[in-house]
Amino acid sequence: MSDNGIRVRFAPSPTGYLHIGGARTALFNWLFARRHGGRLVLRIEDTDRNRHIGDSLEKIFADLRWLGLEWDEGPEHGGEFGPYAQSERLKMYQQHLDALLESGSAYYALESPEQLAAMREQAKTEKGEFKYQRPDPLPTPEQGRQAREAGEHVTVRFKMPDRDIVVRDAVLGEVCIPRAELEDFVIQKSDGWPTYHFACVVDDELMGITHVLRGQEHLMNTPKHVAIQESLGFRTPVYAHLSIIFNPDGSKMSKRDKEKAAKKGIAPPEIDVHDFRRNGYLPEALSNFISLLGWSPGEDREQMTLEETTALFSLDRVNPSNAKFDRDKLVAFNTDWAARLSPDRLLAALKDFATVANSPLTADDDQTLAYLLRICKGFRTFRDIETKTNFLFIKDEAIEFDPKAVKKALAKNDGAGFGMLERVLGALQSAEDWTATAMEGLVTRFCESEDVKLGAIAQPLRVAVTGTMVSPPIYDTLALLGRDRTINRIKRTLTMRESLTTQ
RNA sequence: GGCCCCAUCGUCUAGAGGCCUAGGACACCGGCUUUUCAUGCCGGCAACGCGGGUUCGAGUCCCGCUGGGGUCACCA
Repeated sequence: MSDNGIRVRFAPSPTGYLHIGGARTALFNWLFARRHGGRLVLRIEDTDRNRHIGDSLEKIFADLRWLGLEWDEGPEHGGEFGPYAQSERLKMYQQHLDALLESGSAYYALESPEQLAAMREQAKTEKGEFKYQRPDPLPTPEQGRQAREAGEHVTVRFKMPDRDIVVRDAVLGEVCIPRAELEDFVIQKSDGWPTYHFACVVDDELMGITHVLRGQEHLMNTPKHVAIQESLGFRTPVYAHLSIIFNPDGSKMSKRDKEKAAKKGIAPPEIDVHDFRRNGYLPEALSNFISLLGWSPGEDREQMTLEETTALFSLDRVNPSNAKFDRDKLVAFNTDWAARLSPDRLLAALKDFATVANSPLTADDDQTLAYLLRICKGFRTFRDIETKTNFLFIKDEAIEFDPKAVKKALAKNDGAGFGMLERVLGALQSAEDWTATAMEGLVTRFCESEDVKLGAIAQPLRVAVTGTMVSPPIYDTLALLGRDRTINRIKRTLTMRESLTTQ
């Protein structure tokens, strides 16, 4: 794989965490670059200072890396096409803007935001559609500069050529946008900063970007970009507009869903990559899953490492229709990955989870974590492990009993379960060893002497020490808890028999 | 609403005119395994939106309709 001149970019705005849709775009760019021996540039689109959120960049970088998507050029990597934040490239934009102004391809526009809003409002009440009409005569450059000096709202608009624009797209084919739909748009805001359209086009050219893979929501921006490229004499990169990812109900996966859920007091849906990370998903599973949204290698292949995906990736297998994000399927992927990954890799991932999720699981206790991983085999996400082993991290007195569990395992049949506990207590107190193996021996012997099945004692024990019917295998559960806490909890359960039975 | 994009099981998709009585995966349903939960294993249900063409032959090509989506900012 040699450098063949292919250059792609991922260009996030520092407005918060990395959105799952953005991650898919980043992934496709990364895959494309890797597949063809090209380079992935990370560029920061920060031309809107109002929307800038403090530590977004650190978060975005971290989550990209968590997914395994390292970039070749950009922040923290450097490169010969920098700087890689648009806020540091103002001079370059100005230079090209001047060229446009000079050649007459752009002009100063004097309408204030209020005036424009009023015009739109009026258009709405009348015919409907508002299209910016090029002033005639055009304000002269001199007028523009003077008005700007006087502190008025002055923008620079690009003169849209008087013809239809054809966009050639690698996944959509040729898309023709009629002239009537196009208008002279702002390329420089009144604060002197470039708009997205202008900065993006200048940067793509200056950074040698050959292929632009981005969301389909950008499709209607593309004629603008193509027009600027033509009038500046830039090459037009190959565009590939990716389909959009929705919630299963067809709504957008927006950060607002999280706020809404929070208000309702229900679990917030995962929207940002960080949400998935914090909820115990593996990056291997997430990247695998989103790679299959809008792309497929064919031949019924699904479970793939990033390396395997890279080898198979191609733009002509990218599929133009929108996709819905099915969390159930993601969970299934995660389950499979969890079962396949090496213990070492799993341990590292679990530690990341423990840290990021603020979990009771102690991120620095490798030995315990590795043990938990072993006894929780079959888990779907790390959250499952957390839930299942939560009994370990709370005080004996804090154990809360699930009424259903109590009824089923303890109270049923005149408190048969309580009886079991009373009888097994002595054996436990006098146990010589307190390992899982020892527990197994002890419980097996107890079953034989009582002539009961394992479940008859395992379930009461489980409920007594965890309060629930869900825990790791009972021997490991007891071993992990230790003698004192186990006995303590059984005694406490026995003491509470009355209140538990009547509740 | 104008313009643009899209259209195979509930969902993600395979299918590039005959290999399709449409395949896989998830979900769902049923069964088995199991000390709980989960995992695992086996089986089942389930789709070419509609109407016209083209063709000996259409899920595959064309047109229309319908439906879904995107976009119409001094946001990106």
